[in-house]
Amino acid sequence: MGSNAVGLIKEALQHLVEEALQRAARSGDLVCAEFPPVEIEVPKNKAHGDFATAVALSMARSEKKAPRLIAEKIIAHALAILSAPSTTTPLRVERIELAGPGFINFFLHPAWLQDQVRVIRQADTAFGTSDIGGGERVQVEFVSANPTGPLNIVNARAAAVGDTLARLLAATGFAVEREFYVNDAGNQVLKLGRSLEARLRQAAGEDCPFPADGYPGAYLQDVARALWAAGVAGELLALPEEERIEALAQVATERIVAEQRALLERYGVHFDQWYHERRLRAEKAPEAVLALLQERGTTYQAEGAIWFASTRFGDDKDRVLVKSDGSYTYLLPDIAYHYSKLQRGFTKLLDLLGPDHHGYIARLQAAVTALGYPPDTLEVLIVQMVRLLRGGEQVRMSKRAGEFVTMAELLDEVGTDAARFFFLQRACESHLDFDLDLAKVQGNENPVFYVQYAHARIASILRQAKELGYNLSDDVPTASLQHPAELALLRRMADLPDEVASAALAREPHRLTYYAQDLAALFHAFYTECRVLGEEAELSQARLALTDAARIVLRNTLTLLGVTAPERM
RNA sequence: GCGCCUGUAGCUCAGCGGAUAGAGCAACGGACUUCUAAUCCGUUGGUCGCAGGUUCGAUUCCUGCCAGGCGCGCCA
Repeated sequence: MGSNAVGLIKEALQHLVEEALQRAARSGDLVCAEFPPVEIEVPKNKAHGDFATAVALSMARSEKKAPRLIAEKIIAHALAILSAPSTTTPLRVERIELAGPGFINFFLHPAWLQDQVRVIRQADTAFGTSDIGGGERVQVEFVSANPTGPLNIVNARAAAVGDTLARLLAATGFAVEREFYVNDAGNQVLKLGRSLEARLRQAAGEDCPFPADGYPGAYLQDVARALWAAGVAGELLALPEEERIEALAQVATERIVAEQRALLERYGVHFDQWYHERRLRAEKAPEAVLALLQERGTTYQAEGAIWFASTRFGDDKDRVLVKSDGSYTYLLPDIAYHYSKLQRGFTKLLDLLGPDHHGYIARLQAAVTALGYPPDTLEVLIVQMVRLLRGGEQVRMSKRAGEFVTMAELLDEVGTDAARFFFLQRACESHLDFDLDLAKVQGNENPVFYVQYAHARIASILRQAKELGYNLSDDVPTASLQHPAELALLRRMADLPDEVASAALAREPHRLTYYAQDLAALFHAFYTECRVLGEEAELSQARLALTDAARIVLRNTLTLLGVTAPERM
């Protein structure tokens, strides 16, 4: 049995049922005009077996028979297959039950679970990984905050979601790169330059008005002070107007981006690529992609502007690419940017965008299609808003006044582990309430502490086992693991490869936090029910090996979440 | 007006078309001479927003409505 036991068993049971269906058809027990897809599921209720299928229910209509009757036939043939001496299957089916309206429930010998201890300890850091991605090159672009100010709370959420999504994809065998797109060209950056100029002059004591459309946040005053301190401010201010604004804008964005990068690193998020719009413009990428779109006959002129006929590719409105005054809309460089991703060889592009960009999805996908790539090449995930709660009250964030809780402030207050875990507790398209008080609680009502505490408890047992002279070999007999708490824990541990794969493919990293809490709860229950050290030798050995395997599964899960797995708490 | 997200226990939320809808918190009641009680066990708690439709079967898919949040540009 390989390291994805659950997947393999599902597959084996599926083959078993399919074979049974074929035999039933041959023997005339069933008509089987068409074979329905056999889906093997894991019942929520333990009494319903280890695995189950509802295939008999879905056949009721075409068979014109009661589902229970159909299930009976399938079970009879499946049992015949299993008892045939020639059968070669990894399955050790203890019994098959007919239940409810026609469910077929499979009960397996616990050996497959007991065996997981060895499998997990052998795979170690690789447990949970798979190669279903086949090395496909995937790019995840996320955060991509404007270089005009500090990162905010939603950026922090996007960073957690994007990074864990990337970790999940890497764990499932995709070749993943993380990319941050820096919008360091265009109007907003010039506004930033003018804002910085005002702050520089103000810092020097000049009575300089602040631009009405500028960026009022205090962070620019910090930048201004730093530039005076570094002795470069005077030089910059002496430049001629256009050059000066341009240079100040560049200095400001570079500083801000550097701070963003440092903060994200502190948060455990490392981007492989920081792609600058400035570079895109310098390489004339917008012009090139415009020419390409024109060449492909997907543009037209109207009202003095150049339009992209995006409605031909599923958008609900055509979009302007070049305004009547000859300047570009933001869409054109954005298309150029996505074209650059495609030219760099990525075959799957994942963009995490804010809710204010949802209107962008259709036009970007239209552009990718117009450029000749499959429509599903670009997938966009919308990361919804975050409300901060303190003392049960919403913390108001006003961007206009330049007062908003920044990502840095959040990390200072609750730390990386709690922040990442909390952000990953909700589906990214759901609005999220972040309870600052709860995130700081050092107790079981705080889920991140609950999970980490399980890991610390495990580490404590393993430490003491070592002190007591327990020697844990690589292959410990585990047939003595029979207690319901042991088997329930093992069952959930065995799920990790499936959980990782399905979370990656569904782009739903939040599933992992639920898995982590489940796992922790099952370990705590095991800890309460079963003593590890000081039992009869073989049992203690088996439980110690189980504890070690639980450590691996918990640690691997926390690693995917980007949350630390503490040895002590 | 149009579009997007959300509506499930007192609160915050899970729930690949399947069986008696789950978890955490909160509330209440229990469990420490034993590996961390930062834990565990139990109890209470539901018209799955409303109404139709598809289906053998719908919290899940479709349509309409209601409610809350967000957005709409030849801005970025």
